[in-house]
Amino acid sequence: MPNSRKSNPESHAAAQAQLREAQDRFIASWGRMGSVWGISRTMAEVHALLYITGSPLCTDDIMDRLGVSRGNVSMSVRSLLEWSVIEKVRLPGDRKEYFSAEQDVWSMMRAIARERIKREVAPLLDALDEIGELEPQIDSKSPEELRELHQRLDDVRDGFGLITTLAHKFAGPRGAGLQTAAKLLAKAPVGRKTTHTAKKKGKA
Amino acid sequence: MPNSRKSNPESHAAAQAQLREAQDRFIASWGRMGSVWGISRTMAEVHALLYITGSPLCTDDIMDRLGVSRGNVSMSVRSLLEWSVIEKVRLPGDRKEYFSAEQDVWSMMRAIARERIKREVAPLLDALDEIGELEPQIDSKSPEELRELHQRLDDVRDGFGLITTLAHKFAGPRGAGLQTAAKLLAKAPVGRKTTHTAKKKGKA
DNA sequence: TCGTGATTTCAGTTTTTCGTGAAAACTGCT
DNA sequence: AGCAGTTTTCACGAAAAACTGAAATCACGA
Repeated sequence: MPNSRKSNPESHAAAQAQLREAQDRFIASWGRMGSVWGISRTMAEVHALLYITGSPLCTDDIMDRLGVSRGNVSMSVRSLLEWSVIEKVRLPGDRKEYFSAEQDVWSMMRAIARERIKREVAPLLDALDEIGELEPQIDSKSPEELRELHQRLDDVRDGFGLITTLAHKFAGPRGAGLQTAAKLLAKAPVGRKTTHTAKKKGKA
Repeated sequence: MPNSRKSNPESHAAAQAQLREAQDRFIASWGRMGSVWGISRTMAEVHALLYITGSPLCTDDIMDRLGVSRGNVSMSVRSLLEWSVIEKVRLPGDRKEYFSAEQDVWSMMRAIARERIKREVAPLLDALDEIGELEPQIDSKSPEELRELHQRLDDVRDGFGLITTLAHKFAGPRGAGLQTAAKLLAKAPVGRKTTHTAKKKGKA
C-alpha cells in the first residue's frame, strides 16, 4: 500500500497510532527512570505525559491516559508543582485546572538537579556539620583514631560541599548555567578518550 | 573533671565512646541517603562503616556492628564490589575475607557517579534511541504533531547525551577528572551569587 | 448565600522492596 | 577424599511505599 502523504483518512489514523505508541514508550521509559531516582513511577509518568504532549491537560485527561486514580494524580501534580517542572494553567471559561510542563529541556534539567541536590546532599551536609560539632576540640594530642575520623568526615564534607556550590552556581533557577557548563566542559582538554557506556543503536 | 591528655584510662574510654557516636551518626546519615538514591539502606551503611572505619572488616564484624543478617551483608558487599567502592582483602593466615573501602573521596565519588549514570541515564538513552527507530522517516510532510514529538524526544536525548559524555569524560575510572572539573568550574565566571541552600552550622 | 462541580485528603489496601535464617555450595587444609 | 569453617543462595516473612476510592473540602457562578 503506497502511502500518499497529505491527509487521507487512512494514513492519518496510522500516524495517530504511531504518535500514541511513541508517546507511551517515552512515558514508560521516563516512569521507569523515576523509580531509579526514588520518585514514584506515577509522578514521573505524569511529567512525561505533560512534557511529550506539550499541551495543557486536566486531571481527568491524565487519569484516563495513564489509568491511575484521581487521588494519585492530585498528589503527583502537587509534587511536580513543588519541583517547578510543571505549572498550573487556567483556561478562561473553564472551572477545571490544567497543567503544562516546562518545555525547555535545560531548564527542566536544572530544576531536577536543584531538587535532587536539595533532597540528597543538603541533608548529608547538615548531618556532617552536626557530627563535627559534637567534638569541638581536636588537637594534636587527640588520639590518632579521632583525628583520622575527623579527616575522613572533612573529606566527605569538602567533596559534597564543592559539588553543592557548583550545583547552585550552575543549576540555579535563572540563567543558562548548566548548559553553558556542559558545553564548556565537553570541549575542555581534561579527559582523553570519550568512550560510551551505553550500547549504541546496535540492535535490530 | 579536668581532662589530662595522653593516655589515662578514663579519657581513653570517653574518646572511644565519642568515636563510636560519631561513626554511628555518619553511618546513619549515609544510610539514610542511600534510600534517597534507590540503593538499600544496608548497602549504604556497610559502605559507610568500611569508609569511616578505615580498616578491613570481615562479615561478622559488619553483622555485629550493624546488627544485620549474614545474608544481607553478603549481598550488600557483593553490590559494593560491583560498584568498585570497596575491595576484598585477604589477610594471610586467616581464611576469612575482609573488605575495605576506597579511601579517596574523589575516586569514591567518581565511582558513584559512574554507576549512577550507568543505571539511570544509559537505559533512558537506549529507550530514546529505540523510540526514534520506530519512525524512520520524518519529513516536512509529516503531520505537525509528529514533528513536534520528534523534536522533544531529540531535545531530551541531546541533553542527557551531553551529560553522559561529560560524565564519562570526567568520572571515568582513571584520572582526577571530577576534582579538576569541579575546581575549574567553581571559579569559572558563569553564575553570579553563590547562595547556599543548606543552612550553615546555624543551630545550637 | 447556595449549588455544582472540581480538588484534596486520608484510611485502608495492594504492590514492591528489603531483610532473615537456614540449607546448600564452596574453599583450603590435612 | 573428608572435614571444618566460610560464603552464597533463596523461599519466606516483615516493612515500606505506592495507590485507590470515597468523603470532606474548596471555589466559582448564579
